[in-house]
Amino acid sequence: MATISDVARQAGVSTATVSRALNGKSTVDPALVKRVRTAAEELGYHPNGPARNLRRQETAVLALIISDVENPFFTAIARGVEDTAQTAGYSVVLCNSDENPEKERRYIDVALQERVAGVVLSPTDPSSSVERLHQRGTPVVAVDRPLIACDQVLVDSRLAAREATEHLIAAGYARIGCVTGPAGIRTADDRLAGYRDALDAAGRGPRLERRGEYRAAGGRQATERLLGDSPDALLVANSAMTIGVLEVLGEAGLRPGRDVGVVAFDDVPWATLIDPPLTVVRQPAREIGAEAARLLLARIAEPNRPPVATVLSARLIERGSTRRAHGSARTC
Amino acid sequence: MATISDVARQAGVSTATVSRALNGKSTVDPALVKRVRTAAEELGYHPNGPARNLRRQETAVLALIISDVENPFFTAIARGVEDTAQTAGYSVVLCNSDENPEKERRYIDVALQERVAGVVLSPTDPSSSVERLHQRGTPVVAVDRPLIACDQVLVDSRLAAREATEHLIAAGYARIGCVTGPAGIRTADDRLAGYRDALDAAGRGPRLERRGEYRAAGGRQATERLLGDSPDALLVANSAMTIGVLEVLGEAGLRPGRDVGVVAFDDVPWATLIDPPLTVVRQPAREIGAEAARLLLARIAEPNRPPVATVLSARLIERGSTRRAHGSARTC
DNA sequence: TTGTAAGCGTTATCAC
DNA sequence: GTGATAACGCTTACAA
Repeated sequence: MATISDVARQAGVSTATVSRALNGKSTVDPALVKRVRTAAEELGYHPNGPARNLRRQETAVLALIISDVENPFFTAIARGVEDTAQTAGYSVVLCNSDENPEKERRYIDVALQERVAGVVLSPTDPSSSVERLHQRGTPVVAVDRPLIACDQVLVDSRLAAREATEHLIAAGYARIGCVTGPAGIRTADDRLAGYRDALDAAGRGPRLERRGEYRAAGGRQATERLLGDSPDALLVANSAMTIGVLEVLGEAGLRPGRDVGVVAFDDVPWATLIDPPLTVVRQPAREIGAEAARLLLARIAEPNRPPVATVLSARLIERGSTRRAHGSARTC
Repeated sequence: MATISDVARQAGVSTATVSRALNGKSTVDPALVKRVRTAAEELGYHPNGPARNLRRQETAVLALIISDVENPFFTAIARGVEDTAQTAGYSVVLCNSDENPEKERRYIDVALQERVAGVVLSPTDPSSSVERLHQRGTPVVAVDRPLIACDQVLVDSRLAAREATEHLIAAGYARIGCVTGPAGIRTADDRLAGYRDALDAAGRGPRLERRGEYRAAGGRQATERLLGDSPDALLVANSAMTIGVLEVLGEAGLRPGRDVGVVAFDDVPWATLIDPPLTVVRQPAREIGAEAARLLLARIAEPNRPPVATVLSARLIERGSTRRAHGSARTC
């Protein structure tokens, strides 16, 4: 594989000139630049990244460590990060921590070893393995969940959950349940808190709460256990869980909207395909990613700026699954 | 940031010994190993990846370049690749080419520059930018779509499409349409070919075919144009398209299964949530990824083995959307 | 078993 | 404006 010296020889110049020419440095004779360019082309020269990174002590690579690649919310964040990073000349590599602190740690170590320029992270827990990143001075920004002493991009989940619950109350539901994620995952706790906020503010009860994993199976189990309390509406904190929730409801012969109101976090593409269409809380996922990338690039440029926390807001999208009276138009 | 020399000094040994100790090399005095370990610990030492890679002329990183991170089929492949790579001590970084040859090229260049150990790729076109990888001798395996002179893991899409179409014929549908992806994307062409195979074998017609992008919008447009031909069943080649297809059907007051039979590629999590549940062709996505990783690791170990093509098969899962007579039980 | 030193391919500093 | 040359931090012959 061709090295810079091969190119230099072929072009009849020194390696220093090749380097300068290829990196568009200030002052190189245009004629030489051309010669170097064609030589590089002919030899199929690709600069050796590790060597360059070693010398420069920096990389144009960002790491994005997310907790679930199979969750559309996180892949949308990925798109946002990527688009913004791309235009600034950075590549982004995606790592899947799978909601597993051990895997998260592994990937943080990889990021550390490879000396990436920065890390975007959706931390599995708030005191996650980031100290190692801090210690080394690698810029980090947290998304979706808070992280001590970091730039962060969050969504006001608690408020959104409160509004969603208030919407259910206003729609006339009386026994509203909440299906949320594991204790300790901040979004799960916040959404539960928002649910309680709404109930308390309205002087309503009872509190019907169940937790489960942020997966379809978690939603299933939580709902099965919740059904004994005969809820007439459900707030579901995560779209993967929603799948399990709707399955259980269907199996029990309960129809969303008619028998049980349902509002779920995250606006999945299939929300309008089910009957009745699903009322959801839409989070600006792509924008979260874009903002995280912006913050990260800003911190790379200026490592000592004070940490900033951006809080975006979610929006309730009302559809048929929370219209109590009528159910679907298509039903007879 | 601590270097190997810092650790050496702290432990009172040479850098060579540190290197050997930390890499678990054959013969180092256990006492020294311990001293080195604690020294490294105290200093928060992380070996410098670029330096190591430069010296070793290799990396324990695999690149996975997929055409759409937001497509569950590809993220499932990613999981498969990751799981297998992980256990072999490799990290995998995910890159999103977004079905865009230009982005694909960029990421291949990044992979080349960073000297990754190997690449798993779902190529946007069969003569994609892989020559550069071949030229440099970087192992590549193609997934989902063929690539000249490479290891590959494919699914017999054509056969699967044929079987799906035969299923529609057997169910009594007479005007079967096919909604597929852009010409040139192999899976799109294969699935269309399989559809034709079935029609021809049964001496049936007419051929009702429309292409669109592998996205919801592509499915929408194709279906809108197809509706003029009054199909009574549809084979849809991609799950993202399926969303658009079902939306259009719904807007036109046509109900899957009752008015129009629908069978779609890829078993999405929400397939059983719609009414009636969606008949699908399930591809073994995770297994595709796992096999691709195995092939890649094998080739890294033995660069000159002859290329192998693994062809996995897909499975038709019959659900309500292709039961002509009754439609959904829940409908009156 | 351990240390010394060369070299991986770049880029940056310094002369020219 | 261009060319030597010294790092960057690590691994690995080769010596001891």
